[in-house]
Amino acid sequence: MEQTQPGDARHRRRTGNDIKAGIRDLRIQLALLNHQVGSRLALKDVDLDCLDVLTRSSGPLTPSALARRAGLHPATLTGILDRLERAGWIVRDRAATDRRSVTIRLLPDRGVEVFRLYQPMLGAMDEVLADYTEEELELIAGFVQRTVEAGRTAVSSFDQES
Amino acid sequence: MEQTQPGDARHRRRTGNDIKAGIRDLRIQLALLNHQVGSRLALKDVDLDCLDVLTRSSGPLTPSALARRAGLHPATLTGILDRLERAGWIVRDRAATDRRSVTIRLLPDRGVEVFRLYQPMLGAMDEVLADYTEEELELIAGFVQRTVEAGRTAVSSFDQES
DNA sequence: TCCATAAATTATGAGTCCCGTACTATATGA
DNA sequence: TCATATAGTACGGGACTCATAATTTATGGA
Repeated sequence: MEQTQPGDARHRRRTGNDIKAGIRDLRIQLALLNHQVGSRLALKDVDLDCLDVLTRSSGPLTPSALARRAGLHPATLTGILDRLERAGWIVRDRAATDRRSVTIRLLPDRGVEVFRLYQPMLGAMDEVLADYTEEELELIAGFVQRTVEAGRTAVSSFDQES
Repeated sequence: MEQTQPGDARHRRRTGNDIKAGIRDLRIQLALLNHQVGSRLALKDVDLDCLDVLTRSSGPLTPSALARRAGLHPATLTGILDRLERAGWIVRDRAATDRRSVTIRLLPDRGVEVFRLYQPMLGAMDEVLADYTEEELELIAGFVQRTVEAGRTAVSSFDQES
């Protein structure tokens, strides 16, 4: 790695590039981690992705909404939901108002199982976080949140273009 | 969101949870982004993953090493490498010393094309990063790096267990 | 009310992909 | 030299994703 000094504009740019490269590495590691967790649960990567989107989303979702948020074809979700329903991860509720519509409901039973598998990562993260002050944690939280937003707008720039 | 005050231990824990949740969201957004970029390049998600691992890794890799780093079966990589080679992303070099071994070499030609597709994300990130001081950037870079390491150890804890 | 149109989801079929196994070629060590 | 181990790949089975079409239900106008 080339030498740069603090206060130099190049040093600033280099640090920014380190952050970007780190985020790429992070994505790869998280994908690997999910792959491992998924294989213990007999879940495909996409299946776990869908579960992740479901848990991270505020309200319940319909298949179409989930397909959009997971970047999948609506018809593909039928197969995924079939698998997840058969394995007891979700149920499909027919909406009372619009009986064409289906809302996907997460079953809570398996939550502990998943949590246990993610524990090595969560524990390691707790150790990392313990080394920062509360102000520093808030700085990091803000950065992560804004990076997520950056990703969201970057993705939506693709959506509207096509 | 529940109210907590700075200085409270609960507030600290809450901020930590925000960070973890944010990282989950970030992974999802980056997966979506890669999916979009990949579809413009006629690349499967796994294919782009492999290219990503290849560019992010320091030296050239063999198929077995890449399979391990990407969480795939060695035989699966044969098909992936066939596709990537046919489309002009990589070439397979026979090693002179051990003629069983193959090293994968990235062809540089397509780099610009990829960079252009990631530009919306990279540009948005530059805007985010511009709002931080150099010290703050280094703090963030350190956090990202340590989180990557946390992920790496979490993944390897699975590897040795089986 | 009745009908045409739209919307949400799913059935179907075609094409592709991933993985386990077995095979070839090469290297290593006794 | 020969047995064993290793790296990569061919092959076949099973599963998956996607595009299209079908089904069911909602909606709005005549």
